[in-house]
Parts: sequence; structure tokens; C-alpha cells
Amino acid sequence: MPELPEVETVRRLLKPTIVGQTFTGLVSLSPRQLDPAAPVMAKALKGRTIKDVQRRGKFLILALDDGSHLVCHLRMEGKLFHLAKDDPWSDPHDRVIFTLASGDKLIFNDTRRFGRLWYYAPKAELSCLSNLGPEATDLKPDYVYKKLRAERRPIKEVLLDQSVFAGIGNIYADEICFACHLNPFLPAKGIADLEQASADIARESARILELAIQSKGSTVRTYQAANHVKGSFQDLLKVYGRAGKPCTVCHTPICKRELKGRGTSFCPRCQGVPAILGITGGIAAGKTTVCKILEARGFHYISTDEEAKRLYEDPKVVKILSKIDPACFGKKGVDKDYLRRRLSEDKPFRRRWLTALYSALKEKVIHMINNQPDKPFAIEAPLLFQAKMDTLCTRIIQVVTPDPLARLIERGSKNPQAQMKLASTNDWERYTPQCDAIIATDGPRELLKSKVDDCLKKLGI
DNA sequence: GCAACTGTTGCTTA
DNA sequence: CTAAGCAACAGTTG
Repeated sequence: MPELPEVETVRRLLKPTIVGQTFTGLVSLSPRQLDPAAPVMAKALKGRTIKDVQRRGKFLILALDDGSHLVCHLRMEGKLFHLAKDDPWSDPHDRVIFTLASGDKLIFNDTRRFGRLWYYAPKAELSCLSNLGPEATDLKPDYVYKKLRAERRPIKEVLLDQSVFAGIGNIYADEICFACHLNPFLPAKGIADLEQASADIARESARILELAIQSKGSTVRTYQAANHVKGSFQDLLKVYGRAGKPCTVCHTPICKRELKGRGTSFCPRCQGVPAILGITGGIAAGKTTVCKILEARGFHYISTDEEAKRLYEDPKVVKILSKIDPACFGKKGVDKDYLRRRLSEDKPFRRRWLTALYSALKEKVIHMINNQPDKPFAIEAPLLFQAKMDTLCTRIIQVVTPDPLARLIERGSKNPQAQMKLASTNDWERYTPQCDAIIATDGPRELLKSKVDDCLKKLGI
């Protein structure tokens, strides 16, 4: 449970139960998490009394009577809690058990073993804290402005940087961006009114984090804190974990896409994130035509079919796909005939191949969008839902045509029946309920243009 | 059963 | 130098 409010909650719970208690030793069940190693730490701690429990960013600090310190970082799922003398608690994920003179124990429990504990001798510099910026609850607008002014990284990435602001993690970074009406993907220096934004960030960080502390932090996932204390701030979150649900302010569906490997939730409308339109539908429905119209309206166009073709030239993707079946790649790229046969004959192979391909495709599309976070996009994706790109899109438009076969013939297709048969695996009708709008491409082109414009207006874009 | 996802961070690689 | 990717690890969810 590890952002600033959660760590502060642990500190407040811990302090009254362990201050005044004296260490007698420790049992380490996970050697790599201690620095220095367990025997050295045990010897140093023996006989030391806990004077205070402090916090710096996401670090917990036990100040000891001789001026030495025990510092703890919980990382993803670490828990540090007090155990009364006769409590029979035991758990396979207990990593360090500190024994106390009273018979009580201090338990460090950590399923994923990401957490760390450091011991610092008296007068030693607490080096694990030395790169921390100011507390996120106590920011000066001037400082924020100075830090952001020359910053090319996306604003959310900067918020997560502990050397700039200490204590903000993924949940609260998203919440702060929402509260400040900031596009989290935008380079910090590219924010329109940076002075205003800096003041907003200073104010909202403190407000949100302190509110979260009052709620004893956020308890997300099914995770139950070992100290029996559950936070309730998850109920007050406006964007984190709410992808697909309506914004509490404007009712636009909350979107989610990756930034620096972290899921990022946001309200496209409240936060001024340019629209990402998903254009889907069956074969020869007129998706490209609609996209061309959108392009003329200022949208950047991505064709997932084109991008998928290019993926086969990307050495990284080839490496991943080769693992599934190396024989798919000859000396000169993909062996198309062989691949086609495998895809049609071998179901498990097909599933594995397509998931890998879709995942790479989605990553590529996200990359393209994030590189131009101030531009709206139209993504043509016949298999939008299968490739799980639907949450990426602020809105999804389905393009339909009454007679795709006729359209194929019109286009001069050599074997329209075969193409229709091939395309039948895309059962796009199944996904109609999940689309925000439907555009029929029958009728003249001028009419289509006005249909597209009406649709944009109706969707509030 | 497999693949993707998860609250963090720091080290390696391009 | 920066930026991205991965590793550390274990569990849950679709």
C-alpha cells in the first residue's frame, strides 16, 4: 500500500504501538531485502529503543535512541505492522520478523519481495533518501514552476519522479492531473499556462494527498492490509481505476492508455486530451473514406493494417513472434504462405500469434499517439476490439455499408468472394453495442462529410 | 492454461 | 546525456 497517504497511514498506526519499544533481534526470511545483511543489522539493532516513527516521501523511518535509523520502503505490496505479544499471526509472505523486548513483534510482510530495509549507523547519512525532492504535500508554486519550465518529459512522468516531488505514485499522479485539468501526456514545458498550472499542482497535490490521508489511503485490488486497516479513498478517486466509467464532472467516459509503462487514466474532456477516434467496421465498409474526411478536419490518421505490415520489419517484434514459431520467418522477412497455412490450421498457434501481434500493434499505436500528445487521431482498425484498442479511444465509430460485396467489385477486387470469406472472421456486428456512433457510407460523398461532422458534434468533439 | 495486469524503483541498453 | 525496457517477484483476473 505504497504512496504517500498509505505510508503516512502506516506511520500513524505504527507510531503509538512501537515508540519506546526495544529491539532484541530479527529473523530474516528473505535476505536480499536487507541492507546491510541480516546478521549485521541484527547486531546493530539489538538493545536499541525506537524513539520516533517518521516519513519522508514513501519511506518510513524509525529513529533509534543512539541516533541510528532503520529505514523502510514498502514498494508495491510491502506491509510493516506491529504484532502484540500473543498474537498467533503467521503468513508465508512474512519477510522479516523484528523481535522486541516486550515480546511484541514488528513484522515486515511483502508478497512480491520488492520492499527494502536499510540500517544506518549514528551520524551516517540516510543515503536512500538523498535524492528526494520536497514533500508533495508541501510544494511552493515557484518551485513547481522552476522544475517544469525546462522539462521535456510528460507532466505525469515528472509528477512520478521522486527527485522532483516526493510521495506521488501512479494513483495520485492521475488524480492530480485530473484535478488540475492537465493532459498527463503533454511535455511539462508545453503546458499552456504553466504558471497557473504550477499553482494548481502545488495546491491540488496537498489537497488530494491530505484528503487521502484522512481516508487512511486507497485500498485497491482485493488486497487486504495485514494490519486490518483498510483505506477508503478508492471510493473518492475520480479517474484511477475508472476507465470506461463516466467522468464524475462531465460524464464523458474515462479513458486509459499507457505512459512510461504505467496505466494512465484520464477524462479526455476535463483534461483537454485530444480525441482519439477509433474507426472500425467490416470489410469495404468505407472506413478509409471516413478517415480521409477526418484527416481533412485535422485528425492524424493511423491505419492499423499498414502498421501491422510494418511490424514484420521490426526486429523486436520479429524476435517475439519467432519465439512462437521460428519457421515463420525466412531470410527475407515473413514466409507468407507458411504463415497463412499455420494460422488457418493450428488454432492454439493462431491465438498465440494474434495476441502477440495485437499487443505489439497496440504498443506501436500508443507510441505514435504519445509522441504527439497535442494532436487528435483517427485510428482505422477493423479489429479494434480484438486488438484491445477500445480503451485507447475516446470515442469509437462504426462504419457500415449495405452491400460490401458490391463495394469490393466497385474497387476492382480480383476475387471479391474470397475476400468476403476471409473477412468473415471479423464479426464486427458483435461489437456494435460498444460503439459510440454508427456512420452508414451509402449515398454521395458530400452527404458523408456532413454525416461525419454531425457525428463529431453529437459526440462533443 | 496462458497472457495481461498490478500501488515501485533502479539498472541496463540503445 | 536521455529514454525506453526490463528485472526484481507473486498474485489475481479475463
